[in-house]
Amino acid sequence: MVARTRFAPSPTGYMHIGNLRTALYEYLIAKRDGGQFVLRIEDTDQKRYVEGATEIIYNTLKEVGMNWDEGPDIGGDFGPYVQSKRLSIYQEYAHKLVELGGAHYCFCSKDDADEQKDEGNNIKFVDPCKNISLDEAKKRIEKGESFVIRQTINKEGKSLFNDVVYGDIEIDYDELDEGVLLKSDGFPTYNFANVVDDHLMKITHVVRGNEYISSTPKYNLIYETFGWEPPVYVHVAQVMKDAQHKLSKRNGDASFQDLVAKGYLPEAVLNYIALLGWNPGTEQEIFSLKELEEVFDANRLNKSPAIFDIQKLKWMNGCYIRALEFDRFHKLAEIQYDKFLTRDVNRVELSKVLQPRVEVLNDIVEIAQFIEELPEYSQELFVNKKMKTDVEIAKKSLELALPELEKLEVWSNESLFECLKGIAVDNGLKNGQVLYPVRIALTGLETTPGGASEIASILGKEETLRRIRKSL
RNA sequence: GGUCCCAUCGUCUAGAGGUUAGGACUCAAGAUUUUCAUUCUUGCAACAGGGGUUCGAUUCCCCUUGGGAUCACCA
Repeated sequence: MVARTRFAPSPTGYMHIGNLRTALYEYLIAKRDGGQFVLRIEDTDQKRYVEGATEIIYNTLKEVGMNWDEGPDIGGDFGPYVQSKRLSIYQEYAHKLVELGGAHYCFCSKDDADEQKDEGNNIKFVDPCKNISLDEAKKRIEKGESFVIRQTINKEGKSLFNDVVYGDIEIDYDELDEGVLLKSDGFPTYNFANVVDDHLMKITHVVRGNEYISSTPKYNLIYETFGWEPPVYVHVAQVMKDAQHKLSKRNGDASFQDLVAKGYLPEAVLNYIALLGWNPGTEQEIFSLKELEEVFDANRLNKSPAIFDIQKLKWMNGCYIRALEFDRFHKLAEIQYDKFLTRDVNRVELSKVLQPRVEVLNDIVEIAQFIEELPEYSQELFVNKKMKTDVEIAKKSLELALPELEKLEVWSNESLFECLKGIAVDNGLKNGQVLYPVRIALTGLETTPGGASEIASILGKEETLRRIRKSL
């Protein structure tokens, strides 16, 4: 049987890094096996629904190239793929489960349950409705009484199941609580919808956060009662912000779209998160999605939580930026230029200089700010021991350079470099004694992306001469 | 609190009884470079603690400690 996996997010507004990683692993398990990757929207909690959230999910998956084979927008043989459109299915199965003895009708209100809990302090909810006979329950329902369908757990002993990453897990049935499967509003809870859908959609591998480990036996019980085959479970460890805290939007942590907005490349983010809790067993770290499809192995998934290290993502993003085709980088850089650059400069030259130096695209604004506006700087900047320059030498070099540059016809990095070097040679100066002062005059900064000739070529002749005159 | 899970450099990790405990990020030093960055070289840095098992434990078992998860008409 070919693997079928599903990514089943709730449309609550944004794409979590952890969610995206789960989706990635699901996608890889399916693709590695030549199977299908299904997208299903879990919108059974109408209170949490956020307008436009589904689009974010679509866009994110598309942006990273994880195309789904079946889903709400493209359909498939097992639709609909939005849970709110499957209500009658859940209801049918829920009642069936009651008939099979796997669940029962419950007439307690939410308050009843809460009250009992408050009194008993951490003690499991004991449902008085369990004792109501099926006939009587049906009568009460017919009379229009509000009800929920609650899972019935009468088993004793331990539940045992296998997980691809955690191995065999044993949980006492006594620990399981009889949760609501079908809410009073007729919507199913995750605990039920998830099982029914995974079965009906022929999902073979369920990948989800390890917070679901403890409720997995409840789902297995439902599978068992229906006589269905449970899926292969792959519970993955959390992605953490630090040792104590999960990465979450609530703590103000970056979501996928936040990272992209900050200038991280989608493919770099995807590559990075693939390696959070997983490794190929080789020393390769840079992977395209295609490459991951070939080497991914869920058995190599790590059990312990992984802390999201923005530092390493930065480095990896830098690798991706450097590897970009120049044209693509230039296009991305242009977006940044438009944020702050009004001056007419040689943007292509600027991009050439920037590409090997930028780790995150948004840094461009800061790194290249001096192009737009020459910052205030002190004379002291012209003094540099290593370059063997001081204010006197700088002044002399700039005075020598000015007329030569005024005469220069071809304004390119190469011609400028030759010209400035020529000045040094002709006047018995070291290269740095000319180049360094020119660079300072042009930028007002101690460190800059690119040297004097490169910056001059970016600024253009007029602005270059203006800045040199100004410094003199 | 009950239950379940986890534990190698600061971080991501390799390791599956015998290794100088390897790699990557970060940091530091050096080389190259018209500053910076890139690139290259080198360095700093880890098996949480205690018991077993074994000729031998980072590796297997137990305990302790630390951390996480779960106990919703949320997913």
